Amino acid sequence: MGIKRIAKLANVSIGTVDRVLHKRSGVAKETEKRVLKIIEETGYVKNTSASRLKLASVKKIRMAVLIPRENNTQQWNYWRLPKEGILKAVEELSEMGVEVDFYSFLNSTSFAARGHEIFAEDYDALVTVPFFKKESNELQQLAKAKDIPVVFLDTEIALDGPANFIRQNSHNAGRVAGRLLHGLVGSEGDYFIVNIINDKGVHASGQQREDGFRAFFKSINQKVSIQSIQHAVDVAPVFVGEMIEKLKKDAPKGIFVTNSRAHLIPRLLMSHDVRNAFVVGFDLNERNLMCLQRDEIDFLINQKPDYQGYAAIKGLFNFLTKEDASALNLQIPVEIIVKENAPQF
Amino acid sequence: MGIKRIAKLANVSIGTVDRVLHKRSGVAKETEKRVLKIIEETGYVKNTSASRLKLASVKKIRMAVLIPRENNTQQWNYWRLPKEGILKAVEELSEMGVEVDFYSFLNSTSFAARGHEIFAEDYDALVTVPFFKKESNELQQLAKAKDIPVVFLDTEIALDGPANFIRQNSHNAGRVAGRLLHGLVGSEGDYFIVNIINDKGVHASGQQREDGFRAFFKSINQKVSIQSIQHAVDVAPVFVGEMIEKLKKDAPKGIFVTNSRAHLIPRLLMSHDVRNAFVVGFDLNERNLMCLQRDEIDFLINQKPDYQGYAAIKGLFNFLTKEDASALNLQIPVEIIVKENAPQF
DNA sequence: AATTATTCCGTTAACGTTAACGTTATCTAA
DNA sequence: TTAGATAACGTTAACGTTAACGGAATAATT
Repeated sequence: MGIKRIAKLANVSIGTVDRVLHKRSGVAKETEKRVLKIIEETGYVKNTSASRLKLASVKKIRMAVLIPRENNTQQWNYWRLPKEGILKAVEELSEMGVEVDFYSFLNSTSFAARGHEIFAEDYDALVTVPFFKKESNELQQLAKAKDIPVVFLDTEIALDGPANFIRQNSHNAGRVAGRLLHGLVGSEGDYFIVNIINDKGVHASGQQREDGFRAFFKSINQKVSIQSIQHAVDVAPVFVGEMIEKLKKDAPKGIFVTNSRAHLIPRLLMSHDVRNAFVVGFDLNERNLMCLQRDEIDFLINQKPDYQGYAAIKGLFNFLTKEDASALNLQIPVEIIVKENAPQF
Repeated sequence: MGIKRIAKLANVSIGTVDRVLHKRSGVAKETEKRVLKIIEETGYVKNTSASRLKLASVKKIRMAVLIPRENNTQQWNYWRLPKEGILKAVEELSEMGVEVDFYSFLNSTSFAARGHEIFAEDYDALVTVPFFKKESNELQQLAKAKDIPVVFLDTEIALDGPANFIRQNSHNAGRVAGRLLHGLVGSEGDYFIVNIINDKGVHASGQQREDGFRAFFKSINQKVSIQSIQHAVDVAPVFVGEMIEKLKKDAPKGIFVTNSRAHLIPRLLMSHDVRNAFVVGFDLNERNLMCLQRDEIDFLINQKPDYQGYAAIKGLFNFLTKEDASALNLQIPVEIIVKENAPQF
């Protein structure tokens, strides 16, 4: 038994124990000490199910989720994945009285606007994405002032103060990519980094992945040729100038695409009649997986976006109900996918 | 609201609804139909927390776990990992009144003996390992007769009837290993499969991993030289005869260790002054991870034994409380580990 | 001195589910 | 006919936690 046993041992009623546990007023200092001592000694832990059973109907836990709008123009919606993870977590926690509302943004302006709307309502927690540094810092400040926990997903970016992040270490992911490509290409080949620039907000992860990639080669003391290509989104990357020359050489080539569009590369390689090239990219979208099946992409790196969403909700729930903040900051492992361990769809 | 609303809509008391939900006697066929119809229409789902809140003190859920004894002689205990996962799940479910007892075995005889002891008690579920085909089949039969769900972890083996497995597909893991080694070695090298034979019970997974490895090279239409080495446990493997010759050749070499002892290989290679050899093995034990850090092992494949244990307990709980069997059969993904994404310890 | 606040604490009704226990009404056997 | 059996259903206390409510004792104010 829980609170009842504590009450008996402390010679008080369960009401008083409850007051102590919730730090509410109306308890004499002496009594509080006595109760706290017994709570300590017995190692009492609150039964969250019982607590939520009562509160599920009276005091719901409301969370807001602010993520980019799903664009229907493209067949692959990255942001549907964290959403699915979130919905799975909410389903599991629905009998505990947990609800979420989804908000979406298109740019930094609407991000800030939705953020303020969210804080106008009284949510208990917020899950979002640190796409825009300035606006994310503002949001974090607002949340801190209102004592509302925020979890930032997906994007690797440094904010001013302390904050909760559930995401992959992009630098590390880049190093893994370096390891994988180097294994295939060796020290005698040419390396290319294809960095597709996003118009809406800097995708800082791209730069970090590139840094990590280069750091890997430093770590093994290999001086290889690594060339970066910046390219605008929504246009297939092109190889220009001396790159074409290098691509036409016999030496093996390694191409590291720092975002989810590695699937654009194989066609390009074929049009330049490049063979002996290896490709590593990010994210398990259909096109990438197709290329993997056709041996046109060699490795994909997954950042488990669905799990990120799932973990954020679960972590926030544990924080709000058990003041256990241990799951609010997670490093998502760098998952390596090849044809043989790829999920079938 | 749940049962109460159903009762009101069906013009019966909550007691009757409860009887219908639990298929207990004492309900007229007419009434039962009416209640079932409303349950269907409203999409009622039972509040498991509330249910377990009541039952946690009256009707505990008791699970038995039967896994190999941890051998203290070796510094690395594989079986501690599923155990840790199990304990984590039990902690999460303790407020739901879930308890587990651990049993351990040394050989097929003690496996069968412990199994019978377990079925003499009245456990609600069993988690074990299908090490021994005959005895595992007997256990499964016993469980079926008593209507007690069993989950088999870890080992890839086929049982006679249908059964629940949470484990990695070893054949697939072998194919992944083939892909990884081939990427490093290429078609011009020699491949070796080191298969360490366990005295206590056939470790069927080893053979399947080997088959998968060979199947990979078939799938890419590459005829490469692959040589198998069988070796007894607790003795460092030795290379004999023509292998030594091949090892001394300049061609790159790929070594696939089908179990967790890949860490034995590097020393051996050094003693034969073999360079240009790549090693892939299984499991994240300290020695393997050390070799990974030293670039003596190139890839490790993880089968997440801790997660297997965790998932088994959670899956059984969901089956027993929500008759949701969806998590009793899981394919553990083939996790690829390199130096850069290895867990630090 | 009488009234009003304030402090401190106990009591209690819920939350949704379960199962034992009661209570009818109908039916069977003496 | 009546006692006893049975079928069908309602009532209720409990699980652990929460928070509103109320009450007694003391302190502060008129």
